[in-house]
Amino acid sequence: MKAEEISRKLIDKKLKVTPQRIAILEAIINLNNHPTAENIVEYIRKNHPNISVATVYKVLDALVDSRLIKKVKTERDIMRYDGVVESHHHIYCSDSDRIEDFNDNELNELLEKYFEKKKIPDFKIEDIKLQIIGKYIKTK
Amino acid sequence: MKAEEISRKLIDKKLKVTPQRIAILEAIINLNNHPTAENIVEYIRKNHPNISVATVYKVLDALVDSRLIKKVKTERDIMRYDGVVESHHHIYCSDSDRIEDFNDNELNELLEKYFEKKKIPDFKIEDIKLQIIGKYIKTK
DNA sequence: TTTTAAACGATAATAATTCTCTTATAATAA
DNA sequence: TTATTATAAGAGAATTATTATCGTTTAAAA
Repeated sequence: MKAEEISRKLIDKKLKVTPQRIAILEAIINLNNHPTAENIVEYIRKNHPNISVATVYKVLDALVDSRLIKKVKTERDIMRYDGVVESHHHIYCSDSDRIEDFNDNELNELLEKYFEKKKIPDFKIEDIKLQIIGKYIKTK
Repeated sequence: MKAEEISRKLIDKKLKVTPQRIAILEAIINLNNHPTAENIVEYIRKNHPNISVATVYKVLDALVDSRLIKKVKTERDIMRYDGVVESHHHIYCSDSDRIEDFNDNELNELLEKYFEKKKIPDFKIEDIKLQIIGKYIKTK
């Protein structure tokens, strides 16, 4: 994704455009595998060696608040981030830290219909995410 | 749940039975709302004032390893634990830390059938969990 | 170009969790 | 029942991810 395109995202959210913010958002999008803050720092330092860890955390917070990125739920104590903000599901590998995206409109419609029919009492659903847990199998 | 019943669970998993382990497992089951380590310490200290925080963490780890409890995925940096090990779903309140269990066999069957038909390439599914995110609404 | 509110960077502080090491105890054998 | 031994518990230090502080810099509006 071009820097200009990323600037636009920031401007749309009324965030001040800085080289750090562009680099961080770009990193999350390019590293497209739910990076940690540390992964992001490491990636950015290649072109931007002086960026501070504190800045990365602050920018990540700002991006989450503006809904340009999302936090990913895990059962580890390291936060991970997701550049895909459209509702989608996650495949969790049960013997590594790999998390893959899973998109399936047929499934989304199925779920939507299901919960229209069978409401949860006193609860307004905002989003439904699947965590698909399992293992990648070697083929051949 | 009676202490005896809890002892049996530990023995079945070949874990040494100690008052601390019984108290911790009992706490998780009684506190049935996905407590944090801190919640557990607080609860246990009422009857067991000298228990060490380190012990609680060590026991929690052992219980997770033996699959007597599970970690709950959240997007906060505080770990939460779940005494219900049977596969089930979670309702996350989007404006508090509340996490409720959600059980629905019809839904499970629906999902099972769906993924039987539509396999994920090179992936063996072990479990599917829904995260239902939304808000509780006040009635009346 | 000037102004200024906001962001950055460095480092200290915090908080959850893990580690280390000594003492205590549950389970097993005698 | 008592002795033995491996394992667990307790206390506090250490670690690690994240957050806060504060002086300096900078983006963007005037």
